[in-house]
Amino acid sequence: MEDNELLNIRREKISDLKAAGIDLYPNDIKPQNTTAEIIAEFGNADSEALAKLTNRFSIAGRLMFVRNFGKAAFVKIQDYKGQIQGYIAKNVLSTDDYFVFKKLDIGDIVYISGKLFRTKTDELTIEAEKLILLSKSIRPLPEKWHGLTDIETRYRQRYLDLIANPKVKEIFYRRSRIIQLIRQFMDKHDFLEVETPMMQPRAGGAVARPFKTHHNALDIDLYLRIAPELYLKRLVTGGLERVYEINRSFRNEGIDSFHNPEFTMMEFYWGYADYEDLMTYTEELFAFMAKDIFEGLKFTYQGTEIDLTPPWKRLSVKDALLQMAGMEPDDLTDPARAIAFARKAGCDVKENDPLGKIHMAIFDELVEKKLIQPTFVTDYPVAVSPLSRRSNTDPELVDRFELYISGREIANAFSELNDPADQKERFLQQLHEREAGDDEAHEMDEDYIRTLEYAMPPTAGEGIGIDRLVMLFTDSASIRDVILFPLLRTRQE
RNA sequence: GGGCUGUUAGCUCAGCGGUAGAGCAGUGGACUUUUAAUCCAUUGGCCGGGGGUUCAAAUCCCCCACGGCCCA
Repeated sequence: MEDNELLNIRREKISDLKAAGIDLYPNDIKPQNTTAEIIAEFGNADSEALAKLTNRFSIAGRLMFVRNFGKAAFVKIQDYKGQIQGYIAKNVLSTDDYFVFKKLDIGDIVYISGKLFRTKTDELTIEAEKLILLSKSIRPLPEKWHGLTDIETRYRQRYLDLIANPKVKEIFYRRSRIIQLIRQFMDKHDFLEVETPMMQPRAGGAVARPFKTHHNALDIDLYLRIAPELYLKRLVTGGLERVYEINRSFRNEGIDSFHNPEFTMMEFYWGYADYEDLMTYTEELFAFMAKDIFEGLKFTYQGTEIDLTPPWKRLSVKDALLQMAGMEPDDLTDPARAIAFARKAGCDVKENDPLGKIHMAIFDELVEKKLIQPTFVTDYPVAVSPLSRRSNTDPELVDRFELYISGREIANAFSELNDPADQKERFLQQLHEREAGDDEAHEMDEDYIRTLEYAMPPTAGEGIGIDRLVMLFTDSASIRDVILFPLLRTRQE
């Protein structure tokens, strides 16, 4: 047991309470009200109105403040969605309850019930006629004024962060609201929510390094999915023409302000739609969410105003490179010049890389961060899009877009490649690149090709990074601020 | 992986070669309408871990652990 003075003092209080026959952890006490409810109903009621109330109110929550005045005290109790003040007077409480009160510590979970009134300074307050300890804390909470600011402790002990920093709760309430709104929107458009495997024999549907695991009974290696894409398209082939999934994917990559190894994506597939339809649909979806959350289409992210008013700017990859990366037309088409330009820009490209791959390396390096207002980047090279349908006008391009907001990729969408012969060729090309040293290249997936051989309707699909979306809508600088338990290195105790 | 930076009381932070500090919280006392309540008194430390340099290290150097920011 930890030898700490503060802990020992609290252990003594526990002994005193036990000696007096007090149950430290009762579970048969049910509060009849919440602080949010009481504030919503009586937040504006004046003293006379409150005095006329004959009913009693009861709440339970964490004791956050105590201001003691000898024979009376003010306390603050915090529950699920708010705080309310309690007034503790020695001559109102029973002797037993007052004894318990004197043994309370900040951080304890308590129940009080009594009448509502307003103090001299006009604060809505419950005058406690009954006080019950519901759960005794032994460890002291972070300080009331500065709260908890140590970033590491905030993530490792998120519960302390949630107790001490009210804004953190707000972020996660909003995260939940955003996901709720997406579901509403998808349901309204007749999409079916599904769940597909997270453990897959082959990690496909994206270009990334997977986590590997093993199933003992079957004695097979499995991979944590890097995307649900290929399974969702199997469902479209099966006749579930509008499906979506909101769930975790896993990528075995570095960690920074925009990447957590496990992250949440929404992917949806829409039969008989194309990527142009998805651009409009995405604009509508974002407007739907923003209207609920911001009551408008404009919001501020990290000091910059973002305007979601449609239609959003559309820009081809090539135009972006010409306009925003400073490339000349010859730099785009001449492989030697493209490689030289890329290297000068600091990109790590190989001599035999396809031209499209070099274009995207330059795009990532020089253009991406400049796309602040919502922008659909279109006309992606086929070399970096093994699952997208070729453009009817240029077979080297695909019908795909990525959505950029505030310099970050938020969504990726395309008309799906449903020609099994072409899909096989694309996989073979990816294999070729894998052999050339790209260990992120897509693997051959014969079973998926077989799926396409049964004919998949013309379909468009999109993936939206939920964590990044929540970052935008909560003005959060780090992905770790919108994930309750971000991955950290384990600490040996 | 590289550069910079942080780790001191429960929390928030000072101290940067010469006896370990403050505010808050805690403890004891006064106080029945406070809003970071106030007043008096007071407890609390392996200065992240290990190794050096020095008469002397929280402070300087090296290694390690765990974070943060930037870059790849």
